[in-house]
Amino acid sequence: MEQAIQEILKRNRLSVTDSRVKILELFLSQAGALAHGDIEKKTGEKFDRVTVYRTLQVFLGKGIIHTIPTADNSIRYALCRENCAEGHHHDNHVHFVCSDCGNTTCLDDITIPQIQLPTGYQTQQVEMLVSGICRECKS
Amino acid sequence: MEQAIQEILKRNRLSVTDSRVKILELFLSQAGALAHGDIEKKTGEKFDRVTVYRTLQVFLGKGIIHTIPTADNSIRYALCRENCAEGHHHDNHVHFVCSDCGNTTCLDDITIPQIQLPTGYQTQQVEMLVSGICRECKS
DNA sequence: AAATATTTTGCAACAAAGTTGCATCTTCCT
DNA sequence: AGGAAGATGCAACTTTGTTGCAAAATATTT
Ligand SMILES: [Mn+2]
Ligand SMILES: [Mn+2]
Ligand SMILES: [Zn+2]
Ligand SMILES: [Zn+2]
Repeated sequence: MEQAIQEILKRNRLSVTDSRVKILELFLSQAGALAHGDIEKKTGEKFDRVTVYRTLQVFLGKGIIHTIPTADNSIRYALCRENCAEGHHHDNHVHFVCSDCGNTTCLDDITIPQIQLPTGYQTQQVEMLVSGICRECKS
Repeated sequence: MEQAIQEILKRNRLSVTDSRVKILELFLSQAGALAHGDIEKKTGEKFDRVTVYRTLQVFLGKGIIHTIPTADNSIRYALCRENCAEGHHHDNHVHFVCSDCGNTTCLDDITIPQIQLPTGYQTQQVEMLVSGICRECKS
């Protein structure tokens, strides 16, 4: 993993710092999306809150992570797949929020269906957000 | 309009107060969705911030308004159509956010298409959020 | 129409979330 | 190793959201 992390940072011409490595580690070591708060908790007292904010901003800008809209005022972030870059995202997949465990996951294989908007509207991006019970919680 | 407002409040067994009337007025007098902040601005210094929060909570609970998820940490609210009630929402329409004027609109006529989730996932609700250029801004 | 019961409001105090400037420390390059 | 560029932590601040409680407004009863 250390390997992969270095690669991501290098590819994006970002210097390799403790916080960046640690935060990427978090994203890589689990499937789901993370909110700012999650990261703060999981890194313990290791980094300043401000550093986490700035790190996420940088990752966002570089297209290393993408945001997931929510209805509870808490943006979540998830890793982009290989082929996302600075301005060009390719994250047109569905996002799932489990109302039991609270986890948010990228359903990378489920493509968002095309829709027909009223005339005059020009589409830039489409997000699809499904809430329900995830596989793990469905006992 | 005053008429309609009274009707909405009565139907939901809510007492008719200045703030509720004023906030409903805001929603009824324009098409788009409103964030908490918008309402605070548009009502001027008329009501306490806390009252706006509580009013929105009450309207949400009664099914008078619904939330629209966003990727910028600012929930937006829009009026439900006639047939929404306390527990039963029927707001399965697409939401559009204009990246020029910033307005968010309910595309009431565009129904969210069905999708096939991986096995084990159980769907409760689906949201679809389109960003782009709205009719008015498309010069 | 008053009196009373019920709700709603505003205030104050607080907690949580996010932003900015700047000095110091790290990383990277030569 | 030395120096430039960049990242971090701290402090101070703003903005956003929450809670308890007394006062005010609304609804209900007499
Ligand atoms: Mn995703
Ligand atoms: Mn809507
Ligand atoms: Zn779950
Ligand atoms: Zn527009």
